[in-house]
Amino acid sequence: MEPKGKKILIADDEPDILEILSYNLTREGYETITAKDGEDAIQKARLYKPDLIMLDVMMPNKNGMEVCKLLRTQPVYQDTLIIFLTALSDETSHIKGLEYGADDFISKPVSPKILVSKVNALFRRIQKPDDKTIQTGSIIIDPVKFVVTINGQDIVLAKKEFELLHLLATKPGRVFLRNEILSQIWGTEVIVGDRTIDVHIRKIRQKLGIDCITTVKGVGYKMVV
Amino acid sequence: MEPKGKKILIADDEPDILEILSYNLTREGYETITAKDGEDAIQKARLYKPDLIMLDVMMPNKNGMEVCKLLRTQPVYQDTLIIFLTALSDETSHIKGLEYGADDFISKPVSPKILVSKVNALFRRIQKPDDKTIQTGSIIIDPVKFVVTINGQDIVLAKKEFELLHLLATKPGRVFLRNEILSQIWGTEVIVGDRTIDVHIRKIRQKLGIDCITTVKGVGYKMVV
DNA sequence: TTTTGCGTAAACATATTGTTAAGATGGAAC
DNA sequence: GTTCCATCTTAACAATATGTTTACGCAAAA
Repeated sequence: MEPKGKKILIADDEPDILEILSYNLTREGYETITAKDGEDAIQKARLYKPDLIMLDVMMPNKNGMEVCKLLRTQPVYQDTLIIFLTALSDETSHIKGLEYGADDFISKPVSPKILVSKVNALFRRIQKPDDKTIQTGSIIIDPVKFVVTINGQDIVLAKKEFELLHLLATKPGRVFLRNEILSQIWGTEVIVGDRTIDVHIRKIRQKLGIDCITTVKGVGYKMVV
Repeated sequence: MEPKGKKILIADDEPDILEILSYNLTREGYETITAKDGEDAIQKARLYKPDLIMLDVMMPNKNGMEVCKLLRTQPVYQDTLIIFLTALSDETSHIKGLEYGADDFISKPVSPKILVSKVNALFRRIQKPDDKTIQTGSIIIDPVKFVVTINGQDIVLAKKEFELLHLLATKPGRVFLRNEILSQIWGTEVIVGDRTIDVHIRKIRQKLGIDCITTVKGVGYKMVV
C-alpha cells in the first residue's frame, strides 16, 4: 500500500499490542511510532507531531486519560486525532474519554479490520476541517501555511491583508459591512479611520492581480463568486 | 528479493545449520556472515558490525551465552539484535538468555518460516526508532544522531537551535506561532523574552547558510517547502 | 452643481523583527 | 574546587515591514 503521509503514535504498555497495531497500520500505509507508557507518549508526541494518537487507557506513568487531557490543553494538539484503547464494555472510560476530547474508541482485543476501518474513517472525516483552506475560483487561501495561491503561484500577503481577504472568502458573495470588517479584523478596542480599509483592499487587489473583491458603495465589500 | 541492507551474523558449530539459516536469510535479502564457534563469532562481530547476531547456545570456544554477555558489555553492541538458537524446550537457556539481553529465541530444529518471520519482526520493531529523520528539500534532520545534514555536509546545532529547527520541519510550510514555539520548546513553565526566539532563528539561518526559514511578521515562523 | 463615498499615492507612525554584544548559566575538563 | 567553554538569555539599538493617516482626485448620486 502506498504511503499516506500520516503519522500515528501508538501508546501501550504491552509490546504485543504495539506490534499488532503497528504492523496492521504500517501495512495500510501509515507511519507508526510506538510509546511504552504515558510519559513516553507525551514526549514522542512532542517530537513527532503525529496526526493521530492511540492511547491505551491503562498505562504506567500517566494513563491514557491524563495524557489526552494534557495534550488537549496545548493548541498544537487541538486538531490531533485521539483514539482510546479500552477494555470491552468499559462505559466509564467512554464517557470520560469524550469529555477529554477523544475522537473514537477501540475495544480490546483489537480486531485488525475494525482498527483499520476506524482509522481510515477518522482521517476521511477530518480531511476537510483539517486543511482549513478556502477555495473560491482560482484562489486558494491557506490560513495554516499563511499563503494565498492563485493559479499555482504563491502570493505573500501581510497579516491584516490576509485576515481581510480570508474574512471575505469565508462567505463568498456575501457583503461585509465596513463595521463588520472593523470589528472582525481590528476588534472593538482599536479605532481606525475609514480609509484604512480601502487601502488594505487596494493592496490585496494589487498583489492578487485579479479583481476578486467587489465594492458595494455605501455598504461594504464582498468576494466575487 | 531485493537487498535489505542488513547484515546477520550466524554462529553455530554445525555446518548444516549454518547452511540452512544462511540460505533462507539470503533469499530474504539479508547479507549473512557465518562463524563456527564463540571466539570466531566475537571476531566476526567486531569485523563486520552486523545488525543481528544469531548465536547457538552450545558452541565450542565460548558458548552463546558467554558471547552475548561479552558483546553486551560493549556500547557498540548495545543496540545489536541477538537471537539464541536453543534446543526445543530449553527453559533454562531462555531465562538466562533474557538476563543477558537476548531479543528472541529460535528452537531447533529450525523452521525456515518461523526463522524468517521472527527476523523480519525484530527488524520491523527497531525500524521505527531508527527512522526518525525528517527531510525537507536538501536538509536532513536526524534527531537520533542529533545532526543536520545539508548537501552531504554535517552541521552542528546547539540543543535549542536543533529543537526549533526540528519543530518547524515537522510540518513544513505550516506557520508556527510564537506562542506555539514557546510552549513546545520552552514549555509552559519557563518564560523567556520574545527576542530569544529571534536570536535562535538567526543562529540557525547563519549556521545553515540557506534561508529555509521564513518569518511571517506578526504571526510566526515557518519552514519553506 | 453639490454632495457623498470611494480610489490612490505618498507620508508618516508604529510594531515587529534582526542584529550585536554582553552577562548568566551550567557542565566538562583539569 | 577551579577554570574553561559552549550555550542560553537578555538588553539595547538598528532595520524593516506593516499599518494608518493625510491629502487629493474622481465618479456617481442627489
